[in-house]
Amino acid sequence: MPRKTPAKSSAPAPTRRSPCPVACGLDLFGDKWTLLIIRDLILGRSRFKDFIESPEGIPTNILSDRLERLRDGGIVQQIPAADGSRRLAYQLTDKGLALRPVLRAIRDWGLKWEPGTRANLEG
Amino acid sequence: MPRKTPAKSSAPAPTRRSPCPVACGLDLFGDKWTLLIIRDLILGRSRFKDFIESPEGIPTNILSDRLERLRDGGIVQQIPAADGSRRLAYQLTDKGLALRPVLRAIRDWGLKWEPGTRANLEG
DNA sequence: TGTATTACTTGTGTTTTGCAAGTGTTAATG
DNA sequence: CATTAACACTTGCAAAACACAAGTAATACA
Repeated sequence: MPRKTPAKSSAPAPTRRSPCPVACGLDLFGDKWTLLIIRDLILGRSRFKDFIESPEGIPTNILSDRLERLRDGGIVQQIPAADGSRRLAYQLTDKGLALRPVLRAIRDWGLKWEPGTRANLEG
Repeated sequence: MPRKTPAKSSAPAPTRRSPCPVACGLDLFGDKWTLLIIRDLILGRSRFKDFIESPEGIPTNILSDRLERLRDGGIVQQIPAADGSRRLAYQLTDKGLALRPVLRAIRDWGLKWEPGTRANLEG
């Protein structure tokens, strides 16, 4: 059942570790998977299946959990799919799109310092 | 006992999830704590105690583990302390210093999108 | 020499993860 | 319109990672 998107009325910062913007960001996307989902969204992927098919092989329960957290954090939203279908699609909000420089910085670092990596992310 | 720094002869990329530079970076620093240690190093902190005293309160065993992983990953190295003492200090390598743009991007994002955060990181 | 500090390690219980399997819902096909 | 396939999840369970407290060994200082 596709969740009804209850939008979690208001649970802003239950336990923020510190007022540091870095710590605060990591509370939202500081793990092995979340930024890969955001990478995929930036690359134009938008559906559950798309994220599953990425080469890193995220488990479905982790993906569900992360999408929920990203939705609660205001980084993604669900919208009607681009094609005529009635299914929903995930999309970055402005807050999520603003993470592009973060992804770009990580990508550039990886390309320079981790031999054997190659980018799919443009720009 | 301060570890002898065995330097782990050669364990380059045991299990890389994909050739994506982002995924590869996250294998090294994709968690709640690692980038905070790097933040502290950029801020000029260099000793075990310094990291412990950061407001987020990293547990000591996690700190030990992360420092070891960062050393194995070539992001930090141990050098004689600046003061006369015989104790060691942690320092970023060139590879570690190259993560500055990543930290800067996360900081800027947090400052803009997470209300109530304030930066210690300059530049 | 004694005490405090530093830099850890170890132990224990809790939480998170990874994997497989199952479930309801929508889309495609005959 | 009935079946089937694909999709978007949820559930269960073992294994790993985490958080917290306590303990230990080596400096540093008095």
